[in-house]
Amino acid sequence: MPQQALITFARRLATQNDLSEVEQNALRNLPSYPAQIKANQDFVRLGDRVDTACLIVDGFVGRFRQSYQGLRQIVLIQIPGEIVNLSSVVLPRACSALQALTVTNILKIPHHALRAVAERYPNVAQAFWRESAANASIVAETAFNLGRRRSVSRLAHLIAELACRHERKIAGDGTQFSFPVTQAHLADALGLTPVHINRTIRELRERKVATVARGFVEILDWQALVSIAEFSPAYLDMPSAHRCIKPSPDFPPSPSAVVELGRAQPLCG
Amino acid sequence: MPQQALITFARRLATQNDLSEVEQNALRNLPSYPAQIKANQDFVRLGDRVDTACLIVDGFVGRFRQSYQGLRQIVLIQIPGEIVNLSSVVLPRACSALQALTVTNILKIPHHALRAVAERYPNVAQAFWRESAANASIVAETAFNLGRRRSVSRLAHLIAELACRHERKIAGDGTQFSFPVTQAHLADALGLTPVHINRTIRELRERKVATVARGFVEILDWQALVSIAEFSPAYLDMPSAHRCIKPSPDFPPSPSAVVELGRAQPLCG
DNA sequence: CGCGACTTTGACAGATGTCAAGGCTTGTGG
DNA sequence: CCACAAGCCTTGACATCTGTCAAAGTCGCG
Repeated sequence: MPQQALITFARRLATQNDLSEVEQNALRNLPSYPAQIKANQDFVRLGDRVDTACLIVDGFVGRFRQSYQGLRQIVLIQIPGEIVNLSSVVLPRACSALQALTVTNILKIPHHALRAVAERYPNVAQAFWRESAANASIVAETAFNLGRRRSVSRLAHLIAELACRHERKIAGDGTQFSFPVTQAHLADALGLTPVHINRTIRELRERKVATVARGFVEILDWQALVSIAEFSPAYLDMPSAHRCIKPSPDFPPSPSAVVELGRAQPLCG
Repeated sequence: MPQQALITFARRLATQNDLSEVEQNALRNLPSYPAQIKANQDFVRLGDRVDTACLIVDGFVGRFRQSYQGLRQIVLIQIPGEIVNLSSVVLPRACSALQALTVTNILKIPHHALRAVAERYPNVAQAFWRESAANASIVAETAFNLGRRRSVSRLAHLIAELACRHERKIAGDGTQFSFPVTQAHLADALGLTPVHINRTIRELRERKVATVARGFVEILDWQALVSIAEFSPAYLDMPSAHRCIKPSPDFPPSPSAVVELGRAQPLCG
């Protein structure tokens, strides 16, 4: 009998990609083996050769790279319902390491089974590719976040993104979700130090935008959050992602940026 | 008659993925339309619906995201021989914009043709997916670069990476390549300001590690460059990528980083 | 030759990192 | 129920890195 998590995963892929009942069934009947990972455990290391993909049942996983000194950068935080390393099917040598941020239950799905389904059903192959591409798009946004936003905006962006990915729809005032992760994890995700994460969380709290405490995130003022983060969900492969969110004007940009860095034709003419 | 660029592309995919002669031929015979893009022109904008993928014949393309104020972050620099937006086949709504950094000649390949080949030949579908995943891996490394390295290391890393991707093998002393891009472009790629890029280039020059000037990059001391960048090509999907490069000890880390941020099990035990 | 774009430099400002100390929470064992 | 310890959070003072602004220099091209 198929696992519940696989059923949910199959349904999501089916609606996003318009899969037939047969194709959906093939996904539901994928073989899988449950496993539990302790908090803070690295369960895939850079360069490891892996032969299973991991579907998160519950918990949070960080995909990261690490320097020789142990400095970490979490490149993507993955949440329940997502497959953590789907692209390892085509790139079995791990090019990112994986770390459980909390106690995490996963379902391991062998590559050979995924490959077999993909070979048999081109639509499924395309769905897998699309799922990988959607993750890559989030990583690209992370790069933007790290390269071009200040700490408060970075944190605000992460919160807004997680809120949307969680419910697979745009969030609002009062949205609240469990995110039992330490400030050091947030630091690794946002390219900051734990100390500065602390200051940043405080700023968001004092501005009554959002709170992050005791493993919970609560959004107090969604409009302000979006505005501070310059969040626009267009990069998320979600049905509601193209509902337009415009930043409100209470977070004025430094006008010099336009002159200094916006050499080419403006995008949002 | 197939275009030369397509032949080269087909050959690379074939050797990386062990494609048959028939499959390779299908790639070579993909329909394609040449186009030229002026320097600094944005030819795909965020959210555009695209129906062709672009193979770079010569020139450089930046895949980027941009804030409302025009602040740009180039997330991936693409070089001749690469397809710039292969994953648009499965995600036709552009989730990154594309900008020509120099005058660029491309070959446009219609999605329907790529999709047809992928549906007919599962190996080719897998090769496309793998090519996308390899690009995603580079973007992930960019995120690490932006989040966790200081300006000199960032620039050194970009130089080392481009040198390797250029020749598809590990570079060395004296490696030299054309890279006719402005310092403002480098700033967009490295999440810095043009002024600071200038200071950073100067530092690399004064330390006799590498020079960046008049559209050329020259590597004077590959070992030092690798050490400053903490460059390890494992994240590149290249045959030589697992030749081990260890950083030399002349760039000591702050030992506190290990204590402060390396909470979980070390990777390089 | 002269213009425009790009590069280079210096002085100063602001953001984030570093270090160190103390407070709070949570879970454990008596 | 209390005491304790370990890990995490919070705060302040100071250092360092990068951004900002402004001006001058250089290069390439018409």
